[in-house]
Amino acid sequence: MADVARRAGVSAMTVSRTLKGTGPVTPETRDRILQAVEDLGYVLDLSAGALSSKKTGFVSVLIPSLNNSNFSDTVSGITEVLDTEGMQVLIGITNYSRLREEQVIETMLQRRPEGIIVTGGTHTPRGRLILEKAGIPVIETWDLPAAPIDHVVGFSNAATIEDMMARLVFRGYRRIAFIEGEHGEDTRGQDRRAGYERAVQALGLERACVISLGRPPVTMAQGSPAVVRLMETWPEVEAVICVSDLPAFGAIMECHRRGWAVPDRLAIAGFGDFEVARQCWPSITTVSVGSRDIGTRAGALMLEAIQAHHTGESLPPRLIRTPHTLIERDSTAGRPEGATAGRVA
Amino acid sequence: MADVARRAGVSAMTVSRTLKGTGPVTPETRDRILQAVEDLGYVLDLSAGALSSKKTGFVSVLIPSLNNSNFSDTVSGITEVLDTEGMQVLIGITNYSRLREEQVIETMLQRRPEGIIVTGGTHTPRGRLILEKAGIPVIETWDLPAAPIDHVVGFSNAATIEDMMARLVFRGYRRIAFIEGEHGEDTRGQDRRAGYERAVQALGLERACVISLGRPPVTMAQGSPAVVRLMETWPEVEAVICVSDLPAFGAIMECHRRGWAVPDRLAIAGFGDFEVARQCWPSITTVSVGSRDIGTRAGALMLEAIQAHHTGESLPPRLIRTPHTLIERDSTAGRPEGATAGRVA
DNA sequence: GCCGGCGGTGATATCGCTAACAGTTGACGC
DNA sequence: GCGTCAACTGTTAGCGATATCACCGCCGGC
Repeated sequence: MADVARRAGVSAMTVSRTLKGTGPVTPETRDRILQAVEDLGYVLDLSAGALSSKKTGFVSVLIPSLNNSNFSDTVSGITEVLDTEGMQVLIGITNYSRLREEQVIETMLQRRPEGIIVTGGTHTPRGRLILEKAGIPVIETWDLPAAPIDHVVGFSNAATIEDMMARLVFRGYRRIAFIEGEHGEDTRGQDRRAGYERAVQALGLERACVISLGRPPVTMAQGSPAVVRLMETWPEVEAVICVSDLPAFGAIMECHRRGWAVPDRLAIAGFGDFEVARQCWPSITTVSVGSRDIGTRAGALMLEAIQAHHTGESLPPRLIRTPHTLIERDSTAGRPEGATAGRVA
Repeated sequence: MADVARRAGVSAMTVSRTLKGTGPVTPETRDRILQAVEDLGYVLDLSAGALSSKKTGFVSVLIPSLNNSNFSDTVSGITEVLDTEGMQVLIGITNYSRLREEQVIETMLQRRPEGIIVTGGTHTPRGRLILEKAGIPVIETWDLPAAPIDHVVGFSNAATIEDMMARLVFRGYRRIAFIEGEHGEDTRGQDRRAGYERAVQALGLERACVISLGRPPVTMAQGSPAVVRLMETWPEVEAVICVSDLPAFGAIMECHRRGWAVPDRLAIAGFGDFEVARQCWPSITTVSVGSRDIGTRAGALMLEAIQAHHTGESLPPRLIRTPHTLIERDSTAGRPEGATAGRVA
C-alpha cells in the first residue's frame, strides 16, 4: 500500500480511504490512486485491515451438513444477504453432532467472526457457554429454543407435524405412522416426532407407530426399507409421515415397485419441501419451512445486530418466527371413501 | 496473549509456541500455560497470526451454486481434507456466471487465501489473468481445460456423454436426443452437448436432436416440459440423454403422468449420479463423476501445493484425471426387440 | 577439558492496515 | 475582514500475533 501511496503522491491513509470508501477523497486524487493500484496490481489485504479495525467481516454459519438442500438453501440465503455488505461467510459442518459443533465453534472463534449463526437450539453445555461468552451476536435457526442464547430465526418443528397430522385426519386418515431418524443427535427430527406423538394423543388416534431409519443424515435410500418394515409391522396403516421428504420419496418409489398405490393403499407425507417432492409422481404432501427465507432473515438480522454491536449498544434478543406452510399434494389425496371416512358417525 | 504469558510466568512467544505446537516446550511449562489459557478464557486470534506469519489458513473454493449436490459434494470433500490441517474453506458462489466469477476471485484475493480452487476451465480473460498472477496454487476442477492455469482435477465432460451414447447405441437405440441447459454460461453443459454431437457423427446416427431447457441452474422442473416438447418435435425418438439427472428425473415423472413407458417408449439417461437417480423408479442410467472424490483429491493436491509453496519451490502443474463411471440402470434397459435392433443386418 | 549442538526460552522487530487526531485549505456568513 | 466549519489529507501509534536471532544450560564426543 505504501508503494501505491508513493506512486500516487499521497499518504497510505488516503489510499486506504479511497479503497474502503471511508472518508472523503477528491475525485482527482481518487483517480490517481486507482490508477496506481491498477498499475501496480495492488490488492488490498483485508486480514491486516481486520487486525487494525477489529472488524473481520466474517460471519460463521454452522450447519449439520452441506448435502441437505434445506441447509444449503439457508446458507445461500445468508450468503446472499451478507454479500451485499461485503461480509464473508465461514461455513462450519457439524455433522449432526453436538460435540462436533462445540469443536467447530471453538475453532471458528479463533477467526474472530463478528457474528455466528447456528442450526438448532440444542448444544453441549460447554458449546452454549462459549457462545454466550463470545461477545458477538448469536442467531439460532431452524428451531424455537425454550431458552435462546441470543436471537432466534426459526419455527416449531413439532408444530409442523401436528399441523400435518390434523390435516391427514381431516382427510380421513386414522391409522397414521411416523418414520423418523435415529434418536439422539438430530434434535429437529426429535421435535417432529414429539409433535407426532402429541398429535396422536390430541386427535384421539389409536396408537403411535414409529419406524426408525438410523443415524442422520436421513436419505432417500432409507425410505424403501422403512416403508416395507412399516407395512409388515402394521399392515393396517393408512398413512405415514416421514421426517423428511427424502425418505418419503424413497418410500414412494418402493411402493411403485411393489405395486402399492399411493395414496390409495398408503398415503405418504414428508417434510422440507425439497424439489423432489414437487416433481415426484405422485407429488408429495409436505411442509415448507422456507429454508431460504430463514437464511435471508437471519442474514438481515445479523447485519442489524452487527451494526448495533459496532455502535456500542447490543441489539436486544429478537425472536423471529418464520412461517411454515402445509402443502397438500397428490400423495395424501384422502381416503377413497371420502374425507369423513373413519370418523365417528 | 500477554495476559496469559504473564499469568503463566513466561513470554508471549512461549505461549504462541504452545498453542500452535511449533517449537519445543517443556511439559510443565506447557501445562501451566494451558491452565492460564483456561482460567482467562483466552482464544487465539488467527487473524493476527496470519498477518505476521503470512499464512492465513484459507483456501478459496468457487462453485456455481451451493444448491447442486454435485458441487456441494465436492465442497464437502475439500472441506473434509483441509480440515485435517486446520485450514478454513472460503466459499464463493459464482452463479454460473463467468463475470461474477471474476468479481468473486477479486474479492477473495483480498483475504489472502493460500490457494484457490475453481470450477471449470473457462474464465473471463481478466479472471484468468488475476488467477495467474495471484502467486498461489490454483486448481481447476470438473473439467480438463486445454490450457490449464495451474493444476487440474477433473474429467472430460464431452467424453462422459460420448461413452453414454456408445452404450445406448449398443443397447439398440438409434434415435437419441439430448436435453441441455441454455448455451452460454454453463461450459460443462456445453461440453457435454459437444460430446453428444460428436457421438452422433461418430456412430453414424441420423441427426442430432437437441432440446434446450433455459438458463442454468438446470432443475427437475425443467425436465417435464422438455420431454413433452421432445416427443412433439421428434415423435420417433427412442432415447434421450439429459445434461443432468435432475431434468432426467423430471422427465421420467412426466412420462409416468402421461403413461409413456420408460424405458420401453422412451429411454432416459442423466448425468451426475444424484441420489434421486439411484432411488427413482425406474432407476436412472447416469454417469458418476465422483463429485466427492474430486473434492478430496483437489483438497489433498492443494495441501501438497501449499506445502511446496511454503518451502519456496512451487509444485509443477499437475493434471489429475478423475475416473467417470457409466452406471446403467433401469431407465435404459434396451430396445424391446433386443440389443441388436436398429443395426444394419 | 573443550567444543559443537540441541532443547528450551526470551527480546525485538515487524506483518499491512486503520483509528484517532492534527493539520491545511477554501468557502461562506455576518 | 475575520471567525467558523467542512472538506480533504497527513502523522503517529497501535491491532495481536509470529519470525528471527540470541541466549543459556547441558549433554556427549574426541
